[in-house]
Order: sequence, then structure tokens, then C-alpha cells
Amino acid sequence: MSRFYITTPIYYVNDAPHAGHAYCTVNADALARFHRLRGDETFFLTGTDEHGQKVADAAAANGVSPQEWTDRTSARFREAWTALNINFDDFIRTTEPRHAVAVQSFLTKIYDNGYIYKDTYVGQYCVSCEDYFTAESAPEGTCPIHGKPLTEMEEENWFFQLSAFQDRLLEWYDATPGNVTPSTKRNEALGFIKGGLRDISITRTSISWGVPVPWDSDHVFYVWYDALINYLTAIGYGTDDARADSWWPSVNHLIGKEIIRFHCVWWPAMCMAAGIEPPAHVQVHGWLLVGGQKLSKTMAQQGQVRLTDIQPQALVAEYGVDPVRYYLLRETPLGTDGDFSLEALVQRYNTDLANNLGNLAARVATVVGSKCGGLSPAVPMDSVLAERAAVAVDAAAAAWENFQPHLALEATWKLIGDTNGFLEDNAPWKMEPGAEVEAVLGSALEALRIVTVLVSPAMPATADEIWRRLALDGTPTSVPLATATAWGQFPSGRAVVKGDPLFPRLATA
RNA sequence: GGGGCUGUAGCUCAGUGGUUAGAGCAGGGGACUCAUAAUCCCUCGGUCGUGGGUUCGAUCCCCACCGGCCCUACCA
Repeated sequence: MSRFYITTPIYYVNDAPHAGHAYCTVNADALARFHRLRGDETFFLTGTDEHGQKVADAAAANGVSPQEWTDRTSARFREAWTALNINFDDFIRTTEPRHAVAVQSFLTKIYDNGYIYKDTYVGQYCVSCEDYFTAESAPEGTCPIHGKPLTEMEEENWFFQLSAFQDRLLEWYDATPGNVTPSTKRNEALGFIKGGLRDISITRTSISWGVPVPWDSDHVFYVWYDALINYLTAIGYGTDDARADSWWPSVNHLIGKEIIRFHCVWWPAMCMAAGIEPPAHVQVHGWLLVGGQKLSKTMAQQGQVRLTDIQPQALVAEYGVDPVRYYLLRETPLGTDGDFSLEALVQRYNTDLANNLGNLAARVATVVGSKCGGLSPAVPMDSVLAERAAVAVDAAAAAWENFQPHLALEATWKLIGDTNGFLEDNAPWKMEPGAEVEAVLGSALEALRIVTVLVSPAMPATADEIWRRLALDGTPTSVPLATATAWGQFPSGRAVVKGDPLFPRLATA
């Protein structure tokens, strides 16, 4: 049995959970669910990033301690993930004691290995931002955010010798062609490395809300540097090395394209410096964009609509959890940008969910009711649908394994279409009760059962419900994929229930 | 300024150095009536961003330009 470790980035608590977070997290969840179904030992990690000056400031502005503030803001993400039926195995917070242990252990290792040194950081500082800017990002000598003149400041910092890892990173990229996908993003990361690496400052003295530097109590680690280490904290680095070794480095980091540099350059170099293998795989996804689509009042603030105004819970409340999950997984391939629109969501809902899947389940149940007394007939082994199902299962499984949920769902929906076509070809509603109609409906029911298994990573609640209506034993995921999708298992004599429409059609604007 | 990505039917996207460039949805027509006015079949539809170049031949290779976007290092 193989193992599958997948992570999302840890989300910055000062942001409210929005559709962009949901996109990444739902994809990770579906991939994790697929691998569990496949029989892999699976570990799915998400969480929140809670350090840094901005968090401390926000806490102060709200009159609470930083810890209390992050307790509150971190909970918003948990609530969003509950609403989206995210089945993570661990939710890490960077303010947890276990994380401080891992960070200190990891960075002490790098320090002991000689890749951390003390130096004075000199830079152009914006007092309002409380941050430094480079000549490139602030060419006018003024803060690009506040427009105020920058002042030269210097601060004593600890630096990570990133520059020492350029060759090793290039060798690693050369030796592991699949380490970053898709390849366009991999090229981007390679470009960063080839462009030359500069050492990075990893501690601050001006900030107290962070993990203390064990060898210099005046400093805390800079927020990004501590954040990346969460991927090790959660598997027991520094506290349970046997467990950590069992999961590392076979990790899959699912990240947005804006943080390629951190995950594909810094992070592997940090791992090398600490004497461990770099992460096996980084899967980059693009951004969801909002193209001038008007959203309902419940979902958007007034004025311009941004993706970050779209709250996951509001989407779920309006459309249901599985339609939202389906839309996020089906519409935009991992790796490219996509356009987020309610119009497209409604279209996916009506076309794929109501007309295809929901209607298929309803019509099959109805004809089983009228022609077979509501009881499932035996499954014929020589059905044409058996071949179609095998094709769909193979294609869907391959797509899930390649981090292509949209293709997995496309393959699954092909089987739904094939089954609808099969019913048209055979028109069981015109037949007299008997062996012929039973063969047709036995095939249709079996195809629907397999569809239900294939759909389960994307829409777990829907899959459970169809399974229940089909009066099948257990759940769609209680048997491993390879076994569950073998043709011919639908037991005869089961009392199939039609039930209410799974996805009532939505009115289009 | 530098680096990189991207521009294919109304929409979302596939795709290949070579006869008539594909899919889904939307649109049009037909069939059917078991089903959530669903389903199935047929069909309309593209100067493959613009201009050059390489080539016997380019949507796919190269260059320039135009449009959209990301990164530019400590702005999770």
C-alpha cells in the first residue's frame, strides 16, 4: 500500500476565508479522498499561519491578545472547511507549541550546519507598512502603498545562506523532472534559481509575535520562514522522528502560483540545509478571477466584486456544498487561471448535476419501479456499459493520480452520458416486464453504482445519498476503488428508492 | 526596467510541422416521453491575437508588436 501526503498552504489568519482558499482546499480534499478510496494511507494537512506584525497589530486594534485574536480568526477557516465538508487529517496552527518545537529544531539544525549567519540588514523602510522595500519594488524611493518617502533603516538580522544552494537546487531540478508541476510553473521556478539567489533575512528584532530564535533571544523568526516548516511539524519533525521519516519527503504541496518562489526555491534549499530531502512534489494551481460578474448581495460587499469578497459559507448556503465543490473541481484545471462566476456555477449545476447525474438517477429508479417492481435485477456481465465503465474508471483514476480533478470528472461524466445513451438505445420503458428489461436496468443500475463511487471524492455527500437510495451495503467508499469499480456487483432484489430530485434545477437569470 | 505565462468556435478549453482544426456548454432542427420542460440524434459556428521570418508546407518553430496576467526576494 502506498502513502499519500498532501498539504495546502497555511492560510494567513488576517484574511477572511474566501473562494480562493476554498478552491485550493477543496482540490486538496478531493485528491485526499481519492487516495483514501484507492487504498493509500493518506495524510491531508491544512491550517493557519498566525505570526507576524500584522497579526499583532490586528489583535491590538481589536483590543485582544494576539493569541486570542488568532484563536478567533483561525476558527473562521475551520468553520469554512466544515461548511465545505473538508476532511483534513490535521489542522495546524503556527502558534501551537508543537510548531515552535519543530521550527527551533529545524533551524537549529541549519544553524549547526553553518548556513545561518548574523549580519546587518540595510534597506528602505516604510514606517507605515513597517516593512522594507527593494529598489525594484519601490523605484521612486517612495512606498508603493502609502506613497510616503522611504527611510533608510538598518537592523541586525540572522540570514539564511540561500545563495549556497543554487547549484544543489539546479541539480535537484535536473534529477527530478516531476518535482514541480505543471511544467510551465516549473520553468518559472527554474528561472528564479538560474537568475541568481541572494541570502535572505530570516529573523526580526522589531517583532515579538513569532517563534523565538533559540540561540539569540532578542530575535524571532520571520513569519514566512517559520510558516513553511509547518509541513514538517505536522508529521512529527522534532518530536517523533520515526513518524516524520515515514511521511517525508513523499509530500505533495498544493500551492497557488504566487508562492512558487517560497515553495520551489526557499523551501527545498531550507530542507537541504537542514539535512533532509526536499519535498517530492509541488503542484501549482492558478488563480480564480472574477470577470465583471455581478454577485448577489449576500456574497459581495458593495462596490467592486473581488474573489476575496466571495465567502465559501455563503456559496454553500445558496447552492449546496456538493455543487460548489463540483464547480471548483470541474471548471478550472489545476495549473491555469480560471474565471469564477455564478453564471458558470449555475450552468454546471443545471447541466452536469441536475440534467445528467440527478436525472439519470431519477429515471433509472422510476423505470426499475415500473418494470421490476422496484427491485434491482441481476447485473448482466456482457453489457456494453461494462466496457464503458472500465474505460471511465481507468481514465478517472489516472486523472486523479495526475492531479487533474477536472479530467477525472470529465471521464466520470462520460460514463453518465453513456448510461443515458444506453437507456435511449434500449428504451426499457417500452418493454414488457421480463428478462430483457431486467438486463437493461441491471446494467444501468450497475453503471450508476460505479458512477457513484467515482463521484465520491468530489461530492461525498451526494455519493452517500445515491448509495442509500440504491439500497447498497456500506458506503461508496467502504471498499477500495479497484474492487468497488469492478463490474457486476450490484446485488439483485434491492429496493431502489427514487426520492426527491438530488439537484433541483435552478432558474437561470 | 528585468524574468515568465497567456491570447484557438458566443462561453470554457483540447490539440498537431502537412489532406476538410476538435470537445463540452450555449444557439438551431429532429426524435422520444422513463426522467428534474430532463434525455438522445443531427446541425450552425473559428482569418487558430496582429505583422513578419524559417520551411515544399505552420495554428503548432523563430522574431517583433498588441491585449490579459503573474513574479521581481523577505508585501501569508
